[in-house]
Amino acid sequence: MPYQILEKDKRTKARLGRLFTAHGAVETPVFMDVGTLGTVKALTPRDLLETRAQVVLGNTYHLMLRPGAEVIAAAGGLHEFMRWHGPILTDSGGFQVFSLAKNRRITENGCWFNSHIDGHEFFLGPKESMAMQRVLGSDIAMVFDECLPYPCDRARAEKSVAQTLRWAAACRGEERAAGQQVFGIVQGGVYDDLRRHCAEELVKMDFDGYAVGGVSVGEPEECMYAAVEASVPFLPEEKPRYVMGLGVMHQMAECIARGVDMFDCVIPTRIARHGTAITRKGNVAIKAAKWIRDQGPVEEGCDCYCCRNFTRSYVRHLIATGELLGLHLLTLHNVRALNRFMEDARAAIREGNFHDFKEQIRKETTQQ
RNA sequence: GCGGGAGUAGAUCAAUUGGUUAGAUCAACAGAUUGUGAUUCUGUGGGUUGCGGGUUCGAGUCCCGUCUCCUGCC
Repeated sequence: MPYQILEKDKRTKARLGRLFTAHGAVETPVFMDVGTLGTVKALTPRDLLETRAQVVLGNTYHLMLRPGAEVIAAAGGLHEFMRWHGPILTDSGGFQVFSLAKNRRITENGCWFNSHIDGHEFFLGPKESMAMQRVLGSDIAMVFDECLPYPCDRARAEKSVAQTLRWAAACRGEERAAGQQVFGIVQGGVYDDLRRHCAEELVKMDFDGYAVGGVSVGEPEECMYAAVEASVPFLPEEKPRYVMGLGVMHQMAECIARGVDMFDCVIPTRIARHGTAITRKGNVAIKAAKWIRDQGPVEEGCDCYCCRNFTRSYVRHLIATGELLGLHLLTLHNVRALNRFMEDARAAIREGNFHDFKEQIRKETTQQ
C-alpha cells in the first residue's frame, strides 16, 4: 500500500496521509522543492535535511540535455549523482512543452525540441521521457503530457487532452525503475467536462497517483480552483493527488481543502534569489531600503538557520551587494518557511481545525 | 611660467555641420515571478551640461573670461 490516509478533515476535504516511496515515507500534505538540474538552487542536500524538506524534484528535459543520460547512469542514478537520498520526483518534460513552446513542434508520438542551449534538434515523447526517468531512478515519475497555456480554445484543448491521454497510456506501458511509481496528469484547461473526462480515462489506466496539471499558467485564481474542483472528485480517494506548480500558501491551503496532497513550485527558491522572503504575514522584500538597519530576523519566530542567526539588515546587505550568501540564506529561509507551513497544515488537519487554519493563512498572508 | 587635453545624472560615458523634451549603462528605488530558458524581467526617480558673459531665431556644441583636474615642456 504505497499511500495511506491517516486522517480526514470533517469540515473540508483535507487529508493527512503518508506516501511510501523507495527512498522513504513522505508526510502529506507536502510541499516539494524544485531542483530542476539536480540541485535545489543555492542549497546542499544537508541544508535540505535541515529545513526538513521531504521530496526534491528533478526535470527530465533539462537533465537529458545536461549532463545527459550517460553521465547520470554512470553515477548510478540521480540520487547518487546529487547525493540526495530522500525521495525524488521527476517531471517528464511536459512543462517544457509549454514553457519552451517557441522551440518545439508536437507530433503524434511526442515532441521535437530545439535545445534552448545550442538549438540542436532532439525528440522527447512518452517513451523517451520514461526511459530517461528510468535512468534518473526517481521514486515518482510523471507521465509525459502537454501543459496547456491559458487562454486556450476548446478545440485545441480537446485535441490536446486526447493526445495527453494517448501519451499517458504509452507511459503506463513503459518499463520502470525498481520501486518507481508513476503518476498520471489531468489536463483540460478551463473546460470542466474535459478535466473530468481526462481524470476518468487516467483512472482506468490505474496510476500510482494523479496530478492536476495546466494550472498557475496565468489564469485567474478562481479558474485555478475551478480546475482543481473539476478534476479531484474524479480521482480515487486512496491515491495521492498532486497539483503541479503551486507554491503560494493561501492557494495551497485552498487546494488542500479540496483534497490535494502534494505541491511543488519554483517560487520559494526563485523569489529568494530575487530578494524576497516568504513569511506568514505575506511576502517581504528584504532588499527594500526600510530594512537597512533592521536588527530583527527575516521572519519573527522562524526556526531556520537564517532567522536564528542573522538580521534583516545583514541579509539585505548581502542581497544588495549580490553576495552568494544572501541567495543561500534567503533560499534556506523560504524553503523552511513552506515546510513549516505544511507541518502546521498537517497539525491542523490532525487536530480537526484545518478550516480555521486555512482562513487564517488567507487573511494573514494576503492582507494589504 | 608656457603648451595640450578634459569638465554633462550618485558613477562611467553618449549627444550628426549649432536644431524637437540632453540619452545609455551601472547604482538607487518600486513592482512582477507559480511542474526554473530566471543572479531574471518590467517600471520609476534623478541634470542650473564647472561658473560668468557673448554671438545666434536657437548653444552641451562656437567665442571671451574664470575655476578645477589630468598631462607634457622649461
